[in-house]
Amino acid sequence: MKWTDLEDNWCPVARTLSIVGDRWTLLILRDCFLGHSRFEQFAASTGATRHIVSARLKRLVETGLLERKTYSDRPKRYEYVLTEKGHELAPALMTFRDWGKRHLPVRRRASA
Amino acid sequence: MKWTDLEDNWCPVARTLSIVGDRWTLLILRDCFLGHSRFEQFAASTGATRHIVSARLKRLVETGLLERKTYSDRPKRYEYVLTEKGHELAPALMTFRDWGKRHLPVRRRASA
DNA sequence: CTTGTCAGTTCTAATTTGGAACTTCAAAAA
DNA sequence: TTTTTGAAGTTCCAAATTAGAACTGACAAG
Repeated sequence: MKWTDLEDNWCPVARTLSIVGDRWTLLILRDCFLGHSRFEQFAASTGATRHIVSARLKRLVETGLLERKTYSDRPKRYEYVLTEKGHELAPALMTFRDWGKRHLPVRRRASA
Repeated sequence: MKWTDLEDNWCPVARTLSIVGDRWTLLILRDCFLGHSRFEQFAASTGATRHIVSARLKRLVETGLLERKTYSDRPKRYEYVLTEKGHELAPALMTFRDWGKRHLPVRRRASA
């Protein structure tokens, strides 16, 4: 079965994951919660390629988790901000944050 | 940047996602929370190919979210059960469940 | 008129995913 | 005894996605 078929799944978890359950999407949402809102920020902060950032933002806007707003008319510039719907995923991100802190401590390289 | 490089990221959310943030992994964990524990169940229930199920279970065991237990010696058969560590992700799945119920209602085909 | 910024798009190569067939071990059925 | 069935994978190939870099378009600044 294809991943995209999950959007019609009987299970609400599956349907949610059909939007946010692929690589990079939740990381971009994390950026939004950190206050980032611009294309270049997402690309730099997450490490995803511009190609991916572009595709993910498009989908997040289509599905109503983000809103694309013009913040400059000349030249045309856009920013992406969380909608209420997107905001409601915050508890999941917090769970991941706490879990990561507890179970995946950073191990730094053996350099000074 | 490659997805797998996230495991060393400064951000705990990113580190967590480096384990559970790819396609199918969270869906397999959902199955575990539903009480499923066997390879065939995961494949049938999630819709992921056996190939994927195999790879995901391997990683979830390596990272300590699941434990692989023998439930039959002849023939050799295994089952996968959540560890305490894996169990601690439950709140995230519940957020996804509630969010999906609220924002992604099932639309059924126009048949009777 | 050259350089720089931002928000993308485009291109190619490498990696992952989707789908189906095949393997192994052993119990159960014929 | 031979054949079928069930469970847990593995293997193979084609299709789709991702990684990385270069390129575009609209302007602003120097």
